[in-house]
Amino acid sequence: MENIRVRFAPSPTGALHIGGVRTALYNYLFAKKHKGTFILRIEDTDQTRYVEQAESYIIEALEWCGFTPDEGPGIGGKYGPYRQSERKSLYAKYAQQLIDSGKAYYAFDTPEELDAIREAEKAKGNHTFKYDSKVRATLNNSIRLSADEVQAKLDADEAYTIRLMVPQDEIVVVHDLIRGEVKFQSNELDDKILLKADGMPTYHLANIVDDYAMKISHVIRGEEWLPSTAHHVLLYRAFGWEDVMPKFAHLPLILKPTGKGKLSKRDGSKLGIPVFPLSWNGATAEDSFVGFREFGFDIGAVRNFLAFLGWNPGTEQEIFKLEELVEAFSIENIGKSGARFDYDKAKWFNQQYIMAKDNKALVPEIRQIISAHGHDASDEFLESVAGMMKERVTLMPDFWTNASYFFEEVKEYDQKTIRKKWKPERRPLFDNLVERFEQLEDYSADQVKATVETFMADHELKFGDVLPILRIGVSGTTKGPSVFDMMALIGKETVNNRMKKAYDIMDNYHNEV
RNA sequence: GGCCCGUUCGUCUAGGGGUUAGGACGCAGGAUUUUCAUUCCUGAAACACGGGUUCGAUUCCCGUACGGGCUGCCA
Repeated sequence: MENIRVRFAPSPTGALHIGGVRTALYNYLFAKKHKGTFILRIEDTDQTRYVEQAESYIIEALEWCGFTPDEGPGIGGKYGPYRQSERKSLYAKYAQQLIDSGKAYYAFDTPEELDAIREAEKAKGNHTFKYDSKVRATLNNSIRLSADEVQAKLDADEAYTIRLMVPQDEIVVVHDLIRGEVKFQSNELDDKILLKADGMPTYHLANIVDDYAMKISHVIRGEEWLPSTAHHVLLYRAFGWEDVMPKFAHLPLILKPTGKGKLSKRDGSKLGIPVFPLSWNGATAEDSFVGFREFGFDIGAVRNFLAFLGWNPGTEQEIFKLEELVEAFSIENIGKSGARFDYDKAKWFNQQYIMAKDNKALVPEIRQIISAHGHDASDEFLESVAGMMKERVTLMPDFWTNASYFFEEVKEYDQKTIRKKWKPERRPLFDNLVERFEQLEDYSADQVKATVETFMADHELKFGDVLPILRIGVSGTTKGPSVFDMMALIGKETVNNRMKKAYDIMDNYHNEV
Protein backbone atom coordinates (compact mmCIF):
# COMPACT_ATOMS: atom_id res chain seq x y z
CA MET A 1 0.00 0.00 0.00
CA GLU A 2 1.19 3.45 -0.81
CA ASN A 3 0.54 6.83 0.70
CA ILE A 4 -1.54 5.68 3.58
CA ARG A 5 -3.29 8.69 5.06
CA VAL A 6 -5.83 8.25 7.82
CA ARG A 7 -7.61 10.70 10.02
CA PHE A 8 -9.00 10.71 13.48
CA ALA A 9 -11.90 13.12 13.32
CA PRO A 10 -13.55 13.79 16.67
CA SER A 11 -16.17 16.36 17.35
CA PRO A 12 -15.34 18.82 20.13
CA THR A 13 -18.58 18.37 22.04
CA GLY A 14 -17.06 17.25 25.32
CA ALA A 15 -14.56 14.78 26.68
CA LEU A 16 -13.23 12.21 24.26
CA HIS A 17 -14.90 8.90 24.96
CA ILE A 18 -12.76 5.80 25.38
CA GLY A 19 -14.35 4.36 22.22
CA GLY A 20 -12.96 7.38 20.41
CA VAL A 21 -9.57 6.67 21.89
CA ARG A 22 -9.72 3.16 20.48
CA THR A 23 -10.64 4.55 17.06
CA ALA A 24 -7.66 6.88 17.33
CA LEU A 25 -5.49 3.95 18.36
CA TYR A 26 -6.48 1.82 15.38
CA ASN A 27 -6.00 4.72 13.00
CA TYR A 28 -2.64 5.47 14.52
CA LEU A 29 -1.51 1.84 14.41
CA PHE A 30 -2.63 1.47 10.83
CA ALA A 31 -0.84 4.64 9.78
CA LYS A 32 2.40 3.75 11.52
CA LYS A 33 2.33 0.16 10.39
CA HIS A 34 2.27 1.34 6.78
CA LYS A 35 4.59 4.29 7.25
CA GLY A 36 1.66 6.51 6.55
CA THR A 37 0.27 9.74 7.93
CA PHE A 38 -1.95 10.12 10.97
CA ILE A 39 -4.09 13.22 10.82
CA LEU A 40 -6.16 14.93 13.46
CA ARG A 41 -9.16 16.79 12.13
CA ILE A 42 -11.54 18.65 14.37
CA GLU A 43 -15.14 18.29 13.22
CA ASP A 44 -16.63 21.37 14.78
CA THR A 45 -19.49 21.96 12.39
CA ASP A 46 -22.18 21.87 15.04
CA GLN A 47 -22.14 25.28 16.60
CA THR A 48 -24.82 24.39 19.10
CA ARG A 49 -22.89 21.52 20.60
CA TYR A 50 -19.47 23.12 20.58
CA VAL A 51 -17.63 22.93 23.89
CA GLU A 52 -14.74 25.28 24.47
CA GLN A 53 -12.34 22.96 26.30
CA ALA A 54 -12.99 19.90 24.20
CA GLU A 55 -10.33 20.43 21.57
CA SER A 56 -7.50 20.89 24.05
CA TYR A 57 -8.82 17.86 25.91
CA ILE A 58 -8.64 15.82 22.71
CA ILE A 59 -5.12 16.95 22.01
CA GLU A 60 -3.98 16.27 25.56
CA ALA A 61 -5.58 12.86 25.48
CA LEU A 62 -3.82 11.94 22.24
CA GLU A 63 -0.59 13.20 23.72
CA TRP A 64 -1.02 11.03 26.79
CA CYS A 65 -1.73 8.07 24.54
CA GLY A 66 1.35 8.76 22.49
CA PHE A 67 -0.62 9.15 19.28
CA THR A 68 1.02 12.28 18.02
CA PRO A 69 -0.69 13.46 14.84
CA ASP A 70 1.50 14.12 11.84
CA GLU A 71 -0.90 16.80 10.70
CA GLY A 72 -3.53 18.66 12.61
CA PRO A 73 -4.52 21.89 14.33
CA GLY A 74 -1.54 23.44 16.03
CA ILE A 75 0.74 21.06 14.16
CA GLY A 76 0.22 22.12 10.59
CA GLY A 77 0.51 20.16 7.39
CA LYS A 78 -0.10 21.00 3.78
CA TYR A 79 -3.76 20.08 3.76
CA GLY A 80 -4.91 22.49 6.46
CA PRO A 81 -6.67 24.08 8.06
CA TYR A 82 -7.63 21.07 10.14
CA ARG A 83 -10.60 22.57 11.88
CA GLN A 84 -13.74 22.30 9.80
CA SER A 85 -15.09 25.61 11.05
CA GLU A 86 -12.10 27.18 9.33
CA ARG A 87 -12.94 25.48 6.05
CA LYS A 88 -16.49 26.72 5.88
CA SER A 89 -16.30 28.44 2.50
CA LEU A 90 -14.97 25.27 0.92
CA TYR A 91 -18.09 23.33 1.73
CA ALA A 92 -20.42 26.02 0.40
CA LYS A 93 -18.49 25.96 -2.83
CA TYR A 94 -18.79 22.21 -3.21
CA ALA A 95 -22.45 22.25 -2.23
CA GLN A 96 -23.02 24.80 -4.95
CA GLN A 97 -21.23 22.55 -7.39
CA LEU A 98 -23.71 19.81 -6.60
CA ILE A 99 -26.63 22.18 -7.06
CA ASP A 100 -25.25 23.20 -10.44
CA SER A 101 -24.83 19.63 -11.56
CA GLY A 102 -28.31 18.69 -10.39
CA LYS A 103 -27.09 16.30 -7.72
CA ALA A 104 -28.44 18.40 -4.90
CA TYR A 105 -31.23 20.89 -4.36
CA TYR A 106 -32.37 23.75 -2.18
CA ALA A 107 -34.84 22.96 0.56
CA PHE A 108 -36.68 25.71 2.36
CA ASP A 109 -38.58 23.57 4.84
CA THR A 110 -38.01 24.80 8.35
CA PRO A 111 -37.16 22.44 11.19
CA GLU A 112 -40.56 23.25 12.67
CA GLU A 113 -42.36 22.29 9.49
CA LEU A 114 -40.47 19.03 9.28
CA ASP A 115 -41.19 18.27 12.91
CA ALA A 116 -44.86 18.88 12.24
CA ILE A 117 -44.81 16.46 9.33
CA ARG A 118 -43.06 13.87 11.44
CA GLU A 119 -45.66 14.26 14.14
CA ALA A 120 -48.48 13.97 11.66
CA GLU A 121 -46.99 10.85 10.07
CA LYS A 122 -46.54 9.32 13.46
CA ALA A 123 -50.17 10.00 14.27
CA LYS A 124 -51.12 8.22 11.08
CA GLY A 125 -49.11 5.22 12.22
CA ASN A 126 -46.04 5.74 10.07
CA HIS A 127 -43.12 5.19 12.30
CA THR A 128 -40.86 7.74 10.73
CA PHE A 129 -41.00 10.33 8.06
CA LYS A 130 -38.15 10.29 5.62
CA TYR A 131 -37.26 13.18 3.37
CA ASP A 132 -36.61 11.05 0.31
CA SER A 133 -37.21 10.60 -3.38
CA LYS A 134 -40.81 9.53 -2.78
CA VAL A 135 -41.86 12.74 -1.10
CA ARG A 136 -39.43 15.43 -2.14
CA ALA A 137 -41.65 16.62 -4.99
CA THR A 138 -44.33 17.55 -2.45
CA LEU A 139 -42.14 19.63 -0.19
CA ASN A 140 -40.89 23.16 -0.02
CA ASN A 141 -37.82 22.84 -2.21
CA SER A 142 -36.33 23.59 -5.60
CA ILE A 143 -37.70 20.32 -6.97
CA ARG A 144 -41.27 21.41 -6.55
CA LEU A 145 -40.83 25.16 -6.85
CA SER A 146 -40.21 26.93 -10.14
CA ALA A 147 -36.85 28.47 -10.84
CA ASP A 148 -38.32 31.91 -10.34
CA GLU A 149 -39.85 31.00 -7.02
CA VAL A 150 -36.58 29.59 -5.82
CA GLN A 151 -34.69 32.65 -6.96
CA ALA A 152 -37.19 34.86 -5.18
CA LYS A 153 -36.67 32.99 -1.92
CA LEU A 154 -32.93 33.15 -2.34
CA ASP A 155 -33.09 36.87 -3.08
CA ALA A 156 -35.24 37.37 -0.02
CA ASP A 157 -32.56 35.70 2.08
CA GLU A 158 -34.91 32.99 3.14
CA ALA A 159 -33.19 30.30 5.14
CA TYR A 160 -32.45 27.17 3.18
CA THR A 161 -30.57 23.94 3.36
CA ILE A 162 -29.01 22.01 0.54
CA ARG A 163 -29.99 18.39 0.26
CA LEU A 164 -28.45 15.52 -1.63
CA MET A 165 -30.75 14.22 -4.35
CA VAL A 166 -30.52 10.49 -3.84
CA PRO A 167 -31.04 8.65 -7.14
CA GLN A 168 -33.86 6.15 -7.44
CA ASP A 169 -33.69 2.39 -7.90
CA GLU A 170 -30.01 1.92 -7.40
CA ILE A 171 -28.12 -0.56 -5.32
CA VAL A 172 -25.36 1.20 -3.45
CA VAL A 173 -22.53 -1.12 -2.51
CA VAL A 174 -20.15 -0.29 0.28
CA HIS A 175 -16.96 -2.30 0.32
CA ASP A 176 -15.98 -2.59 3.93
CA LEU A 177 -12.60 -3.99 4.87
CA ILE A 178 -14.05 -5.62 7.95
CA ARG A 179 -17.51 -6.64 6.80
CA GLY A 180 -17.17 -7.23 3.11
CA GLU A 181 -19.85 -5.97 0.73
CA VAL A 182 -22.74 -4.14 2.32
CA LYS A 183 -25.62 -3.32 0.00
CA PHE A 184 -28.23 -0.60 0.27
CA GLN A 185 -31.26 0.07 -1.84
CA SER A 186 -31.16 3.76 -2.73
CA ASN A 187 -34.93 4.11 -2.37
CA GLU A 188 -34.44 3.48 1.35
CA LEU A 189 -32.03 6.36 1.64
CA ASP A 190 -33.18 9.84 2.59
CA ASP A 191 -32.07 13.08 0.96
CA LYS A 192 -29.49 14.02 3.57
CA ILE A 193 -28.91 17.65 4.36
CA LEU A 194 -25.49 18.66 3.10
CA LEU A 195 -25.41 22.30 4.02
CA LYS A 196 -27.31 23.56 7.03
CA ALA A 197 -29.25 26.79 7.25
CA ASP A 198 -26.42 28.38 9.21
CA GLY A 199 -24.09 27.81 6.28
CA MET A 200 -22.20 25.03 8.00
CA PRO A 201 -21.93 21.64 6.37
CA THR A 202 -23.25 18.51 7.98
CA TYR A 203 -20.87 15.72 8.82
CA HIS A 204 -21.75 13.99 5.58
CA LEU A 205 -20.64 16.77 3.28
CA ALA A 206 -17.69 17.93 5.36
CA ASN A 207 -16.29 14.47 5.77
CA ILE A 208 -16.38 13.73 2.03
CA VAL A 209 -14.98 17.10 0.99
CA ASP A 210 -12.21 16.92 3.56
CA ASP A 211 -11.31 13.29 3.05
CA TYR A 212 -11.02 14.08 -0.63
CA ALA A 213 -9.08 17.29 -0.10
CA MET A 214 -6.80 15.71 2.47
CA LYS A 215 -6.21 12.66 0.27
CA ILE A 216 -7.42 10.26 2.94
CA SER A 217 -6.79 6.67 1.85
CA HIS A 218 -8.67 4.79 4.57
CA VAL A 219 -11.60 5.74 6.74
CA ILE A 220 -11.46 3.78 9.98
CA ARG A 221 -14.38 4.69 12.20
CA GLY A 222 -17.08 3.26 14.44
CA GLU A 223 -19.82 0.99 13.21
CA GLU A 224 -22.44 3.63 13.90
CA TRP A 225 -21.33 5.20 10.62
CA LEU A 226 -22.01 2.17 8.49
CA PRO A 227 -25.62 3.08 7.59
CA SER A 228 -24.68 6.54 6.36
CA THR A 229 -21.75 5.26 4.35
CA ALA A 230 -24.17 4.60 1.50
CA HIS A 231 -24.76 8.35 1.36
CA HIS A 232 -21.06 8.94 1.43
CA VAL A 233 -20.53 6.67 -1.54
CA LEU A 234 -23.29 8.51 -3.36
CA LEU A 235 -21.58 11.78 -2.57
CA TYR A 236 -18.24 10.62 -3.93
CA ARG A 237 -20.10 9.55 -7.03
CA ALA A 238 -21.91 12.89 -7.32
CA PHE A 239 -18.62 14.73 -7.16
CA GLY A 240 -16.99 12.37 -9.61
CA TRP A 241 -14.45 11.24 -7.03
CA GLU A 242 -15.34 7.60 -6.89
CA ASP A 243 -11.98 6.53 -8.25
CA VAL A 244 -10.17 8.12 -5.31
CA MET A 245 -12.73 7.21 -2.70
CA PRO A 246 -11.06 6.00 0.50
CA LYS A 247 -11.47 2.44 1.65
CA PHE A 248 -13.78 1.96 4.60
CA ALA A 249 -13.35 -0.06 7.78
CA HIS A 250 -16.15 0.07 10.32
CA LEU A 251 -15.09 -0.92 13.81
CA PRO A 252 -17.26 -2.97 16.17
CA LEU A 253 -18.72 -0.97 19.00
CA ILE A 254 -17.59 -1.07 22.61
CA LEU A 255 -20.49 -2.30 24.70
CA LYS A 256 -21.51 -1.61 28.28
CA PRO A 257 -19.89 -3.81 30.96
CA THR A 258 -23.34 -4.97 32.00
CA GLY A 259 -26.69 -4.78 30.31
CA LYS A 260 -27.28 -3.66 26.79
CA GLY A 261 -26.09 -1.08 24.36
CA LYS A 262 -22.94 0.76 23.61
CA LEU A 263 -20.76 2.08 26.37
CA SER A 264 -21.84 5.53 27.48
CA LYS A 265 -20.41 8.14 29.78
CA ARG A 266 -23.16 7.38 32.25
CA ASP A 267 -21.76 3.88 32.74
CA GLY A 268 -18.63 5.40 34.22
CA SER A 269 -20.21 7.15 37.15
CA LYS A 270 -22.80 4.42 37.56
CA LEU A 271 -20.24 1.64 37.96
CA GLY A 272 -17.36 3.65 39.36
CA ILE A 273 -15.11 2.93 36.42
CA PRO A 274 -13.32 5.24 34.01
CA VAL A 275 -14.70 5.62 30.49
CA PHE A 276 -12.59 8.61 29.53
CA PRO A 277 -8.83 8.78 29.11
CA LEU A 278 -8.39 11.93 31.22
CA SER A 279 -10.50 13.56 33.86
CA TRP A 280 -12.99 16.07 32.60
CA ASN A 281 -14.38 18.93 34.60
CA GLY A 282 -17.68 19.79 33.03
CA ALA A 283 -20.03 22.57 33.98
CA THR A 284 -21.82 20.30 36.44
CA ALA A 285 -20.85 17.38 38.64
CA GLU A 286 -23.01 15.24 36.38
CA ASP A 287 -20.83 16.18 33.44
CA SER A 288 -17.54 15.62 35.27
CA PHE A 289 -15.59 12.41 35.05
CA VAL A 290 -12.45 10.80 36.38
CA GLY A 291 -10.17 9.50 33.66
CA PHE A 292 -8.11 6.36 33.27
CA ARG A 293 -5.01 8.42 33.95
CA GLU A 294 -6.34 9.75 37.22
CA PHE A 295 -7.57 6.31 38.25
CA GLY A 296 -3.92 5.35 38.20
CA PHE A 297 -3.74 3.46 34.93
CA ASP A 298 -0.55 3.23 32.96
CA ILE A 299 -1.01 4.36 29.38
CA GLY A 300 0.68 1.24 28.08
CA ALA A 301 -1.92 -0.88 29.83
CA VAL A 302 -4.77 1.26 28.53
CA ARG A 303 -3.50 1.00 24.97
CA ASN A 304 -2.97 -2.72 25.30
CA PHE A 305 -6.43 -3.22 26.76
CA LEU A 306 -8.10 -1.07 24.12
CA ALA A 307 -6.21 -2.72 21.31
CA PHE A 308 -7.61 -6.08 22.36
CA LEU A 309 -11.17 -4.79 22.45
CA GLY A 310 -12.07 -5.80 18.93
CA TRP A 311 -8.69 -6.80 17.62
CA ASN A 312 -6.27 -9.61 18.31
CA PRO A 313 -2.88 -10.49 16.90
CA GLY A 314 -3.81 -14.08 16.07
CA THR A 315 -1.07 -15.28 18.39
CA GLU A 316 -1.13 -15.96 22.10
CA GLN A 317 0.89 -12.93 23.03
CA GLU A 318 -1.07 -10.65 25.35
CA ILE A 319 1.31 -7.92 26.36
CA PHE A 320 2.27 -5.51 23.60
CA LYS A 321 4.34 -2.37 23.73
CA LEU A 322 3.19 0.38 21.38
CA GLU A 323 5.85 -0.51 18.81
CA GLU A 324 4.78 -4.13 18.98
CA LEU A 325 1.17 -3.16 18.42
CA VAL A 326 2.22 -1.18 15.38
CA GLU A 327 4.11 -4.16 14.07
CA ALA A 328 1.35 -6.68 14.75
CA PHE A 329 -1.64 -4.59 13.74
CA SER A 330 -3.75 -5.38 10.73
CA ILE A 331 -7.30 -4.57 9.75
CA GLU A 332 -7.90 -8.22 8.84
CA ASN A 333 -7.60 -9.14 12.49
CA ILE A 334 -10.31 -6.76 13.62
CA GLY A 335 -13.44 -8.60 14.72
CA LYS A 336 -16.97 -7.94 13.58
CA SER A 337 -18.98 -8.18 16.76
CA GLY A 338 -19.28 -5.66 19.55
CA ALA A 339 -16.86 -6.02 22.43
CA ARG A 340 -17.98 -5.67 26.00
CA PHE A 341 -15.93 -3.34 28.15
CA ASP A 342 -14.27 -5.63 30.70
CA TYR A 343 -12.93 -3.59 33.58
CA ASP A 344 -11.35 -6.59 35.32
CA LYS A 345 -9.28 -7.21 32.23
CA ALA A 346 -8.22 -3.57 32.17
CA LYS A 347 -7.02 -3.85 35.75
CA TRP A 348 -5.18 -7.05 34.98
CA PHE A 349 -3.32 -5.34 32.16
CA ASN A 350 -2.42 -2.52 34.50
CA GLN A 351 -1.07 -4.89 37.10
CA GLN A 352 1.06 -6.54 34.44
CA TYR A 353 2.47 -3.19 33.42
CA ILE A 354 3.26 -2.10 36.95
CA MET A 355 4.97 -5.39 37.74
CA ALA A 356 7.06 -5.13 34.60
CA LYS A 357 8.34 -1.69 35.47
CA ASP A 358 11.73 -0.89 36.91
CA ASN A 359 11.66 -0.02 40.60
CA LYS A 360 13.54 3.16 39.74
CA ALA A 361 10.99 4.10 37.12
CA LEU A 362 8.25 3.72 39.68
CA VAL A 363 9.86 6.18 42.12
CA PRO A 364 8.48 9.44 40.72
CA GLU A 365 5.07 7.88 40.20
CA ILE A 366 4.88 6.66 43.78
CA ARG A 367 6.13 10.00 45.00
CA GLN A 368 3.29 11.67 43.18
CA ILE A 369 0.74 9.35 44.80
CA ILE A 370 1.99 9.79 48.36
CA SER A 371 2.55 13.50 48.03
CA ALA A 372 -1.18 13.80 47.51
CA HIS A 373 -1.38 12.61 51.12
CA GLY A 374 1.26 15.00 52.32
CA HIS A 375 4.22 12.66 52.38
CA ASP A 376 7.57 12.34 50.75
CA ALA A 377 10.57 10.05 51.03
CA SER A 378 13.99 9.56 49.52
CA ASP A 379 14.49 7.94 46.15
CA GLU A 380 16.15 4.97 47.83
CA PHE A 381 13.25 4.50 50.20
CA LEU A 382 10.66 4.72 47.43
CA GLU A 383 12.63 2.36 45.27
CA SER A 384 12.49 -0.21 48.06
CA VAL A 385 8.77 0.34 48.47
CA ALA A 386 8.38 -0.16 44.73
CA GLY A 387 10.24 -3.45 44.91
CA MET A 388 8.18 -4.71 47.81
CA MET A 389 4.79 -3.53 46.64
CA LYS A 390 4.66 -3.63 42.86
CA GLU A 391 3.44 -7.21 42.78
CA ARG A 392 0.70 -6.30 45.21
CA VAL A 393 -0.98 -3.37 43.47
CA THR A 394 -3.21 -3.06 40.44
CA LEU A 395 -3.66 0.71 40.25
CA MET A 396 -1.08 3.32 41.22
CA PRO A 397 -3.07 4.72 44.16
CA ASP A 398 -2.76 1.27 45.76
CA PHE A 399 0.78 2.31 46.61
CA TRP A 400 -0.89 4.53 49.15
CA THR A 401 -3.99 2.60 50.15
CA ASN A 402 -2.13 -0.68 50.59
CA ALA A 403 1.14 0.71 51.85
CA SER A 404 0.53 3.91 53.76
CA TYR A 405 2.34 2.43 56.78
CA PHE A 406 5.63 2.99 55.00
CA PHE A 407 5.00 6.70 55.25
CA GLU A 408 2.99 7.31 58.38
CA GLU A 409 1.94 5.69 61.62
CA VAL A 410 -0.47 2.80 61.56
CA LYS A 411 -4.04 4.01 61.76
CA GLU A 412 -6.02 0.78 61.70
CA TYR A 413 -5.31 -2.58 63.23
CA ASP A 414 -6.80 -5.77 61.90
CA GLN A 415 -8.91 -6.88 64.83
CA LYS A 416 -9.54 -10.37 63.59
CA THR A 417 -5.85 -11.12 63.68
CA ILE A 418 -5.49 -9.56 67.11
CA ARG A 419 -8.28 -11.74 68.39
CA LYS A 420 -6.67 -14.85 66.97
CA LYS A 421 -3.01 -14.18 67.54
CA TRP A 422 -2.48 -11.90 70.53
CA LYS A 423 -2.07 -13.70 73.82
CA PRO A 424 -1.90 -11.08 76.58
CA GLU A 425 0.02 -13.48 78.77
CA ARG A 426 2.86 -13.36 76.27
CA ARG A 427 3.26 -9.62 76.69
CA PRO A 428 6.48 -9.96 78.72
CA LEU A 429 7.93 -12.18 76.03
CA PHE A 430 7.18 -9.67 73.32
CA ASP A 431 8.49 -6.82 75.42
CA ASN A 432 11.66 -8.80 75.53
CA LEU A 433 11.65 -9.16 71.78
CA VAL A 434 11.66 -5.42 71.37
CA GLU A 435 14.54 -5.22 73.81
CA ARG A 436 16.43 -7.65 71.63
CA PHE A 437 15.73 -5.48 68.60
CA GLU A 438 17.07 -2.52 70.49
CA GLN A 439 20.36 -4.32 70.98
CA LEU A 440 20.80 -4.75 67.24
CA GLU A 441 23.53 -2.64 65.72
CA ASP A 442 22.90 -3.86 62.23
CA TYR A 443 19.15 -3.57 61.79
CA SER A 444 19.05 -5.42 58.48
CA ALA A 445 16.35 -7.82 57.35
CA ASP A 446 18.74 -10.73 57.91
CA GLN A 447 19.68 -9.65 61.42
CA VAL A 448 16.09 -8.98 62.37
CA LYS A 449 15.14 -12.36 61.08
CA ALA A 450 17.98 -14.04 63.00
CA THR A 451 16.89 -12.23 66.14
CA VAL A 452 13.35 -13.40 65.73
CA GLU A 453 14.46 -16.96 65.11
CA THR A 454 16.55 -17.00 68.26
CA PHE A 455 13.64 -15.53 70.15
CA MET A 456 11.33 -18.20 68.79
CA ALA A 457 13.73 -20.95 69.75
CA ASP A 458 14.14 -19.54 73.26
CA HIS A 459 10.43 -19.55 73.91
CA GLU A 460 9.36 -22.46 71.75
CA LEU A 461 7.30 -20.26 69.49
CA LYS A 462 6.58 -20.67 65.83
CA PHE A 463 6.55 -18.19 62.95
CA GLY A 464 2.81 -18.25 63.17
CA ASP A 465 2.96 -17.05 66.76
CA VAL A 466 5.34 -14.18 66.17
CA LEU A 467 5.14 -12.90 62.62
CA PRO A 468 1.49 -11.90 62.66
CA ILE A 469 2.18 -9.86 65.79
CA LEU A 470 5.09 -8.14 64.09
CA ARG A 471 2.98 -7.44 61.03
CA ILE A 472 0.18 -5.97 63.04
CA GLY A 473 2.62 -3.82 64.96
CA VAL A 474 4.42 -2.56 61.89
CA SER A 475 1.60 -2.26 59.39
CA GLY A 476 -1.69 -2.98 61.14
CA THR A 477 -2.46 -5.74 58.66
CA THR A 478 -1.26 -9.25 57.95
CA LYS A 479 -1.08 -8.58 54.27
CA GLY A 480 2.08 -7.32 52.73
CA PRO A 481 5.69 -7.97 51.78
CA SER A 482 8.25 -9.81 53.87
CA VAL A 483 7.88 -8.49 57.39
CA PHE A 484 11.65 -8.42 57.89
CA ASP A 485 12.15 -6.35 54.77
CA MET A 486 9.47 -3.93 55.92
CA MET A 487 11.03 -3.61 59.35
CA ALA A 488 14.50 -2.98 57.98
CA LEU A 489 13.17 -0.33 55.63
CA ILE A 490 11.04 1.46 58.19
CA GLY A 491 13.88 1.41 60.68
CA LYS A 492 14.63 0.25 64.17
CA GLU A 493 13.41 3.16 66.21
CA THR A 494 10.13 3.59 64.39
CA VAL A 495 9.40 -0.10 64.42
CA ASN A 496 10.18 -0.47 68.10
CA ASN A 497 7.94 2.44 68.96
CA ARG A 498 5.19 0.99 66.84
CA MET A 499 5.53 -2.40 68.53
CA LYS A 500 5.25 -0.97 72.02
CA LYS A 501 2.23 1.04 71.03
CA ALA A 502 0.65 -1.98 69.38
CA TYR A 503 1.10 -4.15 72.47
CA ASP A 504 -0.94 -1.66 74.48
CA ILE A 505 -3.59 -1.47 71.82
CA MET A 506 -3.83 -5.24 71.59
CA ASP A 507 -3.99 -5.61 75.37
CA ASN A 508 -6.73 -3.03 75.50
CA TYR A 509 -8.62 -4.78 72.79
CA HIS A 510 -8.56 -8.02 74.71
CA ASN A 511 -9.63 -6.29 77.90
CA GLU A 512 -12.61 -4.83 76.13
CA VAL A 513 -13.73 -8.11 74.70
C1' G B 1 -41.76 -0.02 12.37
C1' G B 2 -37.91 0.24 8.28
C1' C B 3 -32.78 -0.36 6.83
C1' C B 4 -27.97 -2.24 8.18
C1' C B 5 -24.49 -5.15 11.16
C1' G B 6 -23.54 -9.11 14.35
C1' U B 7 -23.94 -14.16 17.27
C1' U B 8 -17.58 -19.73 19.76
C1' C B 9 -16.87 -20.70 27.58
C1' G B 10 -19.82 -15.32 32.27
C1' U B 11 -16.20 -11.73 29.47
C1' C B 12 -12.20 -10.77 25.46
C1' U B 13 -11.14 -14.10 21.68
C1' A B 14 -8.28 -18.25 18.31
C1' G B 15 -9.90 -21.64 14.88
C1' G B 16 -12.40 -23.26 10.62
C1' G B 17 -15.84 -28.76 6.40
C1' G B 18 -13.32 -34.39 9.75
C1' U B 19 -9.77 -30.70 16.21
C1' U B 20 -9.69 -34.03 22.92
C1' A B 21 -12.81 -26.67 19.84
C1' G B 22 -6.99 -23.47 21.89
C1' G B 23 -5.56 -19.05 24.88
C1' A B 24 -6.53 -14.84 28.29
C1' C B 25 -9.57 -12.34 32.27
C1' G B 26 -12.70 -13.79 36.08
C1' C B 27 -14.15 -18.06 39.20
C1' A B 28 -12.94 -22.80 42.07
C1' G B 29 -9.15 -26.17 43.95
C1' G B 30 -3.95 -27.22 44.80
C1' A B 31 1.58 -26.25 45.16
C1' U B 32 5.25 -22.53 46.68
C1' U B 33 5.43 -18.38 50.33
C1' U B 34 5.98 -16.36 57.72
C1' U B 35 0.81 -13.35 55.60
C1' C B 36 -0.95 -11.15 51.16
C1' A B 37 0.38 -10.75 46.26
C1' U B 38 3.37 -12.93 42.47
C1' U B 39 4.57 -17.60 40.09
C1' C B 40 3.22 -22.66 38.82
C1' C B 41 -0.36 -26.76 38.33
C1' U B 42 -5.44 -28.48 37.98
C1' G B 43 -10.69 -27.78 37.26
C1' A B 44 -15.69 -26.06 35.86
C1' A B 45 -17.13 -23.31 31.56
C1' A B 46 -18.74 -22.15 24.62
C1' C B 47 -19.75 -23.15 18.68
C1' A B 48 -28.01 -19.41 19.66
C1' C B 49 -31.92 -22.42 17.09
C1' G B 50 -34.17 -24.77 12.63
C1' G B 51 -33.60 -26.21 7.78
C1' G B 52 -30.53 -27.20 3.70
C1' U B 53 -25.48 -28.38 0.87
C1' U B 54 -22.13 -32.46 2.01
C1' C B 55 -19.91 -38.99 3.18
C1' G B 56 -19.35 -35.34 7.19
C1' A B 57 -20.96 -29.22 9.61
C1' U B 58 -19.27 -25.18 14.93
C1' U B 59 -17.13 -23.83 10.07
C1' C B 60 -20.74 -22.79 3.66
C1' C B 61 -26.12 -21.19 2.27
C1' C B 62 -31.18 -19.84 3.79
C1' G B 63 -34.48 -18.77 7.52
C1' U B 64 -35.76 -17.87 12.82
C1' A B 65 -34.50 -15.98 17.44
C1' C B 66 -31.66 -12.83 20.12
C1' G B 67 -28.32 -8.64 20.50
C1' G B 68 -26.57 -4.07 18.50
C1' G B 69 -26.40 0.31 15.27
C1' C B 70 -28.84 3.89 12.21
C1' U B 71 -33.42 6.16 11.16
C1' G B 72 -31.80 14.90 13.29
C1' C B 73 -30.48 21.51 9.85
C1' C B 74 -25.65 15.59 15.96
C1' A B 75 -21.32 13.65 14.92
